[in-house]
Amino acid sequence: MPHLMLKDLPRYECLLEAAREFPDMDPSACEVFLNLLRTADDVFDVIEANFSNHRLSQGRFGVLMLLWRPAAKSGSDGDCACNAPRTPADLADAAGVTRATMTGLIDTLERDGLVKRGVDPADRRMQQVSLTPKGNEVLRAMLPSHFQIMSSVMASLKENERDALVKLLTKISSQVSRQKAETADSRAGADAPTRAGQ
Amino acid sequence: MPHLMLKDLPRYECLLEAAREFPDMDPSACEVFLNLLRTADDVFDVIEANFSNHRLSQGRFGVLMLLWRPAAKSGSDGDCACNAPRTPADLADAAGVTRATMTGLIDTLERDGLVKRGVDPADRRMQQVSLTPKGNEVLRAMLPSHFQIMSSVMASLKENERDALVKLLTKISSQVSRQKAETADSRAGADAPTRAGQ
DNA sequence: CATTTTTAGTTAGCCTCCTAACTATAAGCC
DNA sequence: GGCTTATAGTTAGGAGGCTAACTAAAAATG
Repeated sequence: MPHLMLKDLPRYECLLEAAREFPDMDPSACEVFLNLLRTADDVFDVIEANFSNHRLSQGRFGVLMLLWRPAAKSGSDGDCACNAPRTPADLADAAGVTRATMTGLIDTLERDGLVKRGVDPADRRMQQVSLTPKGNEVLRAMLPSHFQIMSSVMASLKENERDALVKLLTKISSQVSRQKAETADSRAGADAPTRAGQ
Repeated sequence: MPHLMLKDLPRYECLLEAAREFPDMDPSACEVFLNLLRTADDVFDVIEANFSNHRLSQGRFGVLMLLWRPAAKSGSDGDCACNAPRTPADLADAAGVTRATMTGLIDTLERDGLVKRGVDPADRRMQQVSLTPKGNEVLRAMLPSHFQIMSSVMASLKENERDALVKLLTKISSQVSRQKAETADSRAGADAPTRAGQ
């Protein structure tokens, strides 16, 4: 499940050596890349250990969170994204997985009694998924430690360091989106390529 | 396979609202956490798309890289970590997966002709895994684009930004290790707890 | 109103990860 | 030398990803 299947990162000299053989390789880019995946894996492991203590997983937790509304709440949060999705299709979309995957997740969550499926009287193709009291309980039991772990993992960064980190990460993510868009464009235009290259 | 099962990150106001309900929650820590996993997932997706183009996956690529030695090489690299592991156990250890998982990976790589198993005459329990010429070819064919993608993803960061990012990421990883060590310690001492709490 | 298209969800089959139980070989120890 | 223990690898079974093919219901279209 980790992103980086490598226990120890290669030392920088090793990257430099590889760069001699592959002129395209940029050692410092590679270093950032490896460190990014390594740190994300490290953090994820800690979080997942906590999930596991509560018989949850990343996917199961995600579904519960999407279904969860913080306490009984009047309409005062029309602004917040807490308007829980209800149908499997909505959940799959919000979670960024396929519907087939969501079917499987809901199956096991329902089997474990954390979630239930209901029918939509207006459209019989649809289902209304909702948290059971037990699901709510599990979430309330694990969230404090979840938050506590996030805090303590980030405890060594001061406020300005956190801001800087988020900015740098955002830069990378934007670059990735830009790149994806370009690739999609160039593929769309593959049948009628530009003549710029000539 | 992503670490963050959430298409869109919650807005900061939403985190603040959650913080009102959970006093343990630190909104800025949570924000960093979410951005870290999101960016790692973004970058990973791009890399994996390239793997997939070459009929590889993260795990398969990892094994090939561990078996790979850059070109014919005399003994001049005793320093570099390129002294390839050879047995399935070594590979599993270096990759950070279980031996059972490595068995499966080698199975499919062998089936596809990228890798071969050989016997160790000295110890008949052991196997010597090695790259086939085809495996070598696949690697050489995909590495240039792999490096090119890493470069272009990181292209928007200047050298000093890369340094800063690596430093911040390293801080987080160190904090995670420290925390893990503490947890392990406290668990080891669970039968003889300190009386400090009294 | 009947046919076609779209949409919601499930199923089947594959991959990669895991743990736990197993087989075969080697090593240690009376 | 003959037990016990340790080590290398595999197997079996589970989980959660995916795609592609399917069923059922609703909507669109003529």
